[in-house]
Amino acid sequence: MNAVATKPPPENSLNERLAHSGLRLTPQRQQVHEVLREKMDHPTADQVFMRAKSKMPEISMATVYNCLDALVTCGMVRQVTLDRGATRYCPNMQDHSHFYCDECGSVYDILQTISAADAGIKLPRGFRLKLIETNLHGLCPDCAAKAK
Amino acid sequence: MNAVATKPPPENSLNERLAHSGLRLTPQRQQVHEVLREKMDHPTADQVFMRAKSKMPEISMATVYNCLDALVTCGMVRQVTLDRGATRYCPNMQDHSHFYCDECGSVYDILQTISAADAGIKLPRGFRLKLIETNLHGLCPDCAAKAK
DNA sequence: GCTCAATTTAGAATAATTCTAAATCTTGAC
DNA sequence: GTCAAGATTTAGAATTATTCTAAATTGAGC
Repeated sequence: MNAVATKPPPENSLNERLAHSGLRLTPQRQQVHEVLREKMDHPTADQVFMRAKSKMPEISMATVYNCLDALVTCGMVRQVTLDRGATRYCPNMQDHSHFYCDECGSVYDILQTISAADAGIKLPRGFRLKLIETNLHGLCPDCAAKAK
Repeated sequence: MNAVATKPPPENSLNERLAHSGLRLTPQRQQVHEVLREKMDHPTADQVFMRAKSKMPEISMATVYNCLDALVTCGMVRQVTLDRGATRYCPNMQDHSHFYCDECGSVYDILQTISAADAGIKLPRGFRLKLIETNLHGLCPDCAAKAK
């Protein structure tokens, strides 16, 4: 019998992770996930909608929210809320924090994280911790220079 | 000449802090600040509006937002954004973090903080850091028990 | 092929926040 | 004290962000 190429992993982890949360892999969810990975600039739901729409014109806003929620639920995407105004989405699940410029609203990934300091936090009995989010606020280099 | 009682410190630090940011102390700003300190349950702008309105019926929503912004700007209040949905406000400026229950949306103050780990974070050249915000996400004791 | 539940869709509805323009207040210069 | 200039407040309209609804579509398991 000839050796048969093993079936290429079909979008492996995304499918698995969705399934693990009792969710299905759909073309829309796949598309939204791709959009996020393509340009990791912390887009808002609306930006994701526009980008996804350019590839998949029939997709609707409600679906984008549904997909984002599904991806967040199954741990493929992080929600980032830094200020009033639209929530942003980040497909980088590695430990990292976000720097938010209070002046111009830009967001930067900061690869170091202090959630290693995890150990330092003692929650009262009964709390179940899932995620530590660290947001740095201040001025980005441009705005800091102007503020002089 | 008789000794005259020295004028009692007039809302000292609030006034000073506002002034330091080029802002004036107004009855509305004072009221909003009082509302926040009276019940530190991380109210939304809308809740602050309702509470302030009960003491000062003519106050408007726009003013509440203005006052909250002023208080945040001068460092008397922290904005807390934990999820989609309304921003919350916290008049406790001591180092502390917030625990957010992803299930029921309740918020708890966690007095320990890891921002002492401040030292651990090295920002690229040019960034000016003002504040480290630590948000803990997970399940509160009630929801954790139910999730069993 | 059929059934059931999950998902998507468009659009309406709601919620949160910002904007606008006019009225009011405060401060500093005279 | 009086006035002008600028800051603040106000109501309500406008905008933005998100959620809801009900009908149509899809896909998995039988």
